[in-house]
Amino acid sequence: MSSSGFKKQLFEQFARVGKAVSSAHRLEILELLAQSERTVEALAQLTNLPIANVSQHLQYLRRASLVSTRKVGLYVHYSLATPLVIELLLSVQKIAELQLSEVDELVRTYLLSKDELEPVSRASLLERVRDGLVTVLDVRPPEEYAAGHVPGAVNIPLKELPKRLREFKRDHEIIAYCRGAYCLLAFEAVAQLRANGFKARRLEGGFPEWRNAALPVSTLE
Amino acid sequence: MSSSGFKKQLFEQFARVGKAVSSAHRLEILELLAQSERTVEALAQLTNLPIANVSQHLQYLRRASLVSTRKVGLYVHYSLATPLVIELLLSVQKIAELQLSEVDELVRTYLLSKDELEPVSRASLLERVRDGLVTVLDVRPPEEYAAGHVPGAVNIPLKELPKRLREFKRDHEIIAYCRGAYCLLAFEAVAQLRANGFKARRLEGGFPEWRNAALPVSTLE
DNA sequence: ATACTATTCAATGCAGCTATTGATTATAAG
DNA sequence: CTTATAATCAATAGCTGCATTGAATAGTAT
Repeated sequence: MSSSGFKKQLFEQFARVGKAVSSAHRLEILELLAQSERTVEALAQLTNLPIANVSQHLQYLRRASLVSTRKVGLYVHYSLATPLVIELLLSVQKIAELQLSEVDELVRTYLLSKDELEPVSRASLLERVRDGLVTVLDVRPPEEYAAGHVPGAVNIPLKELPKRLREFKRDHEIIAYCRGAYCLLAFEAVAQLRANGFKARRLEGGFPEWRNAALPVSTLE
Repeated sequence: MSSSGFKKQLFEQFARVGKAVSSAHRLEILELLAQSERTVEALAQLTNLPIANVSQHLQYLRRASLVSTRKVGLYVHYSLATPLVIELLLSVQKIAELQLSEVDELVRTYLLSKDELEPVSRASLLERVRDGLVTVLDVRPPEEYAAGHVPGAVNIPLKELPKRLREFKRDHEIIAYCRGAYCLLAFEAVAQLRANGFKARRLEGGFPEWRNAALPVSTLE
C-alpha cells in the first residue's frame, strides 16, 4: 500500500517549509522582508552577507514558497509570499522566547534590567497617543518608515538620534519601536534617551506585530 | 559594537526551533505527540523507525525545547512542551498547503476528486450533531480516542471498519476524522464508506485542530 | 553594438545532520 | 544479586546544506 509513501511525501513538503526557517541567516532575511520588499543587494548590505550567498538563500526560500519575486529593470524585488509567513515567524519566536532560557538571558544581560525593559502594550499606546501624552519614535531607516509606520510616530534613525535630542519634549514619555520584538534598534534608542535624562520605553513587539494586529498604519506616498 | 553579535545569537536560537521542524521524521513525531504523550518505543513503532533513531530525534527536539519528558518506571513519556508547538505545526502546514502546489496535487490525485473531498466545517458539524442528523466517526486507534475525541463520536479504527459497517444508520451522513488535515485514515474511511453506498465526508482538519479551536472534547477515563 | 550592473549559476571544500550499529545506563522483577 | 527491558550514548559512514569564488545571464544606458 502506498499510503505510507503518500504520507512520507507530505511530510517532506512540510519539512521544506521547516528547512526554510532553520537557518539563522534565512530568518534574518525573512525578518527584513517582513518589513517591506527589498532587492537582493539591499538585503546583502543589511545582513553583511555576500550577494551570491543571499541570492542562494532567497532561492531556497522561493523553492519553499515563502517569498516571491518581482522584477523591475535590473533589480529583483523579493517579498513575503503570504502573511502566513509572519505568523510562522512569530510562532518560532514565541517558542524560542518562551522556552529557551538563553534568549531571556540574552535580553536580560544585554542592556538593561528586565523591569526597566518592560514594554508598553500596543493597546495602551493608542490611548496615550490620542491623549497627546507621549512621543512615538520610529528608529528604523527612512525607507522602512515610508513603507509603513505607527500613526503619529516621528522617524529618527538611530544614527541621527544624538544630534536630534532637542526635538523631544522633556515632559513626554518617549516610546520607541523598530522591526520586531528582538530588533536591537529600539533597545539602544531607549538606552541613549535614558542616558540623556528622558523617560523612555520600548513598544511591545515592533512594527510587523503592530501591522499584524490590524492596527492603523500610516504611509508616505 | 557587539550588538550584531547579540543579534546573531538571537537568530541562532530561533534557528534552533526552525531546525526542529526541518526534518520530515521529526514532523511526523511531533504530529503524533500532538495527539497525546507517547513513549519512545510507541513512536518508533508508529513511524517505523529504529528506536535509537527516534530517541535521537526526540533529544534534538528536547534541546530545542519543543518536547518535554516524564519518566515512569522504565518508560520515558514524551509530550509537547507547550501548545504553541501545535500553532507552529499548523503554520508550517498552512504555508505548505497554500503555497506548495505539489501538496494540493498529492491530495487531489491520491484518492478522490477535489469536490467530493470538500470537508465539513467544524461549526456546521456541531449543529448537525445537535440535530441528530449525522454520525461522527473517529477512525483513530482506541488509545488516541480515549485521550480525547469529538463528543458523540464513535470510535472504529480503520482496520475494523469493513466488519462493522452494519453499525451505521443508512439515513445518516457519516463524518469521519482522524489526526489532522493530512492524516490519511479519514480519507480512506470515506472512500470505503462510499464504496458501500453510504454518504460520507471528512471533517475539516482533524482532532488537534478541533481541540485547538477550543471546541468541546470528551475523554474516557 | 558596447559597456555596465544586478542577479543567478556552477563548482568546490567544508561543516553539520542523519541513520546505523553496538555498547551502556537505569529501572523493575525474580 | 542476576536478569531483562526501555532508553540513551558513542562512533562511524554517507549525505545534504553552506559559504565562497568566479563565470554566465539579463536587462539598462550610452
